Amino acid sequence: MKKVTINSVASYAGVSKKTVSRVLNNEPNVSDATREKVLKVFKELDYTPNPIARGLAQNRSFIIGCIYDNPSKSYITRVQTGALAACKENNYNLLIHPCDLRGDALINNIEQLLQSSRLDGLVLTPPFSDFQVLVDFLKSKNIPYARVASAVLDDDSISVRSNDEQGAFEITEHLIKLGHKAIAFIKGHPDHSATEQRFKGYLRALSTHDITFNERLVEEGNFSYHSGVDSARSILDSTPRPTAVFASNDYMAAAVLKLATQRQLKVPDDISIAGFDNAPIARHIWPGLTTIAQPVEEMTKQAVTKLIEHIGEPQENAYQITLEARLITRESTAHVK
Amino acid sequence: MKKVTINSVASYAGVSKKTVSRVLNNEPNVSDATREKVLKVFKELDYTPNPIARGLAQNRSFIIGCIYDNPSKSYITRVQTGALAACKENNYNLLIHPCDLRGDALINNIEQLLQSSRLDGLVLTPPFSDFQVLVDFLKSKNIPYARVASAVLDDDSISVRSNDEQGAFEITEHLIKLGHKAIAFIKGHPDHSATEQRFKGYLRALSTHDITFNERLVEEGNFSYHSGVDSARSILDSTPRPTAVFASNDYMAAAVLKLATQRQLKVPDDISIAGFDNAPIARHIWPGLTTIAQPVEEMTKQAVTKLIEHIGEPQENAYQITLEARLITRESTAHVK
DNA sequence: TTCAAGCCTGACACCGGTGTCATAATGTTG
DNA sequence: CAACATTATGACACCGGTGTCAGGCTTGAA
Repeated sequence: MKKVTINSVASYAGVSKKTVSRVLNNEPNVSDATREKVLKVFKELDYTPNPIARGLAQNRSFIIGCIYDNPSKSYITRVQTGALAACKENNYNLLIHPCDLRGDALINNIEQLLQSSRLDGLVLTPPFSDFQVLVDFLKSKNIPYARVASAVLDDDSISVRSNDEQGAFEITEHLIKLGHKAIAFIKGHPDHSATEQRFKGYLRALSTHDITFNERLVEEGNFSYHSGVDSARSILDSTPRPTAVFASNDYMAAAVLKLATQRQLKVPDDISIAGFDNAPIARHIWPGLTTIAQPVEEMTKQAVTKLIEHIGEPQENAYQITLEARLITRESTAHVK
Repeated sequence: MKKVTINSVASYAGVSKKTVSRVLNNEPNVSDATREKVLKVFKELDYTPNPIARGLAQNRSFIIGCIYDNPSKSYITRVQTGALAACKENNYNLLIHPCDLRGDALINNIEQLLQSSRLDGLVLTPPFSDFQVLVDFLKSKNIPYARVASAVLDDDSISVRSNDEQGAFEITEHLIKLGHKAIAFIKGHPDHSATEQRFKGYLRALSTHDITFNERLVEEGNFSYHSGVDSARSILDSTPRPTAVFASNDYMAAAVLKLATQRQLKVPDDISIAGFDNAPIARHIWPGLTTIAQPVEEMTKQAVTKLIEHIGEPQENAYQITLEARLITRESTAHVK
């Protein structure tokens, strides 16, 4: 079977390859008759344009890169799902590139990536979404990018987020309304902007309900399950023991739950536990975790869609949007005894 | 800053672009002096070849596609990690392409993917690894591919697996040695070859230890957490209740654990539970799951490495290898009371 | 000294598309 | 109907590399 190129189509249809190219790209200035004719030949010869050749001519690759450095595998999976959906709709492909936020090599690494693959754009996921050094680098190189779940919105780029602060406020308020006053808090990874946002929401809920903030109830975590274990130990050992724990993500909350159960504590009777993210684990364990569901897939999908749009024809205007997070109550939280 | 192309290098070094190309590809028949000179200019000008142009000339994309249709996100993540490692070492990129095993559109979908991206090769992960229709299609199209965790080895292609049958045998034997005789088994997804392999290992362990196989102890699952819940219900409801459950993967095992805990059963005192895969959840829950650890990353890495090697210079010989799986005992299994 | 064989090297076409520009055909206006 | 604007089309260079092949320059053996 002979390869079908634009040349075969052109000669078969009796037009020039440029005209074929015009039809291919829906350019104006092609007569209806010609267009029809060429389209028919497309079908007959079962022609598909070669994206590599196209890429060479236009200096584009039709590939979006997704870079991440995230301890949460399930978060990454959700990000990928959303990005893939957007790519699929636009005939783009997704290249995944995990890398290390720390280390001087980062910028070199990214530069290398860009050169070796000629990516058309980059999706930045946490913690890169708010990593200014990288953002500045991309700006200077004029590489289109979009940010997912970034904290700041005062920027001239594409950014889709959900309201972490508000979510944290709501879940803390939920605990307060159940009568809890001593609510421990486990922070996330300091490099992630969500960490601060969620903490802010926690603080706002406390102050809204006139509960004095107690610094000793706050633990430093880093979003990993492992860090949750350490924080949990410290919380469960303290006296008086808090009646509730709000961990900045579900993995750390799961760690608290595991340790509590190990110590024969009844959840939620002896202690209420709340998480954040609605990761799969939140419903895979018993009791299920009360948590905040974020539309991660949707955020990423919108970000990538806008990014591709922007690559096609650069927009002047920024696109900044915040999606809703929502409280999901499960069995891990109950009225204080 | 001007773009550095092969032409700039050539004129700067005072040689033809073909010679530059020779140096680039480590071709013979370049004098040492010339080679040195060109290499020096590479550094000076900070030149990196354009993979798209290269791809066009050689009809290659330097991209490997990874296709999957797998309910287990963590499995996919591990596959990706392994594939990425191999790609990185060989300056390839990884394109991820989830798709639906069922549905007539599959072959079309893959064909579309191949045409639209000119992938150099495909990694098939379960359940595609043993999906003969697809394999035949790739063969007929002469697309290089490698299979991960395929059950069959009597093939002339690249295939890296671990021994599911043996792993299942070992974990079942572990339960038997703890005194269990009534060991329920939850099967995986019928499309996955691992499902049959694990079942076989279970059967072999029973017969090795002279335990009569009881069909009523076998439940049909599909590797998803949800299916595990259904199977768990049926197992926990049966009388006499089995003293142990071996689920074909950790998600289903976690479901059994959740349901058992919900029903006030003590694990492992009242019932032992074993899983398979050593997914993160196995150590995130309490009690931790006894399970079989498979070197998923390593399998995929080897498969992709061989695949890329094969793309570079097609090998006559097949590459078929089986890696070791290993038993990990945690708290979810104990001696029968 | 002569000639064949082997090593370097570059000219040039080519991969399969797109951009630019010239030109022919058609339409519009006064 | 002349003069001009607009639409439709193709010739050709170009994107940045690689493959083919011919020719110059060394070697070494006859």
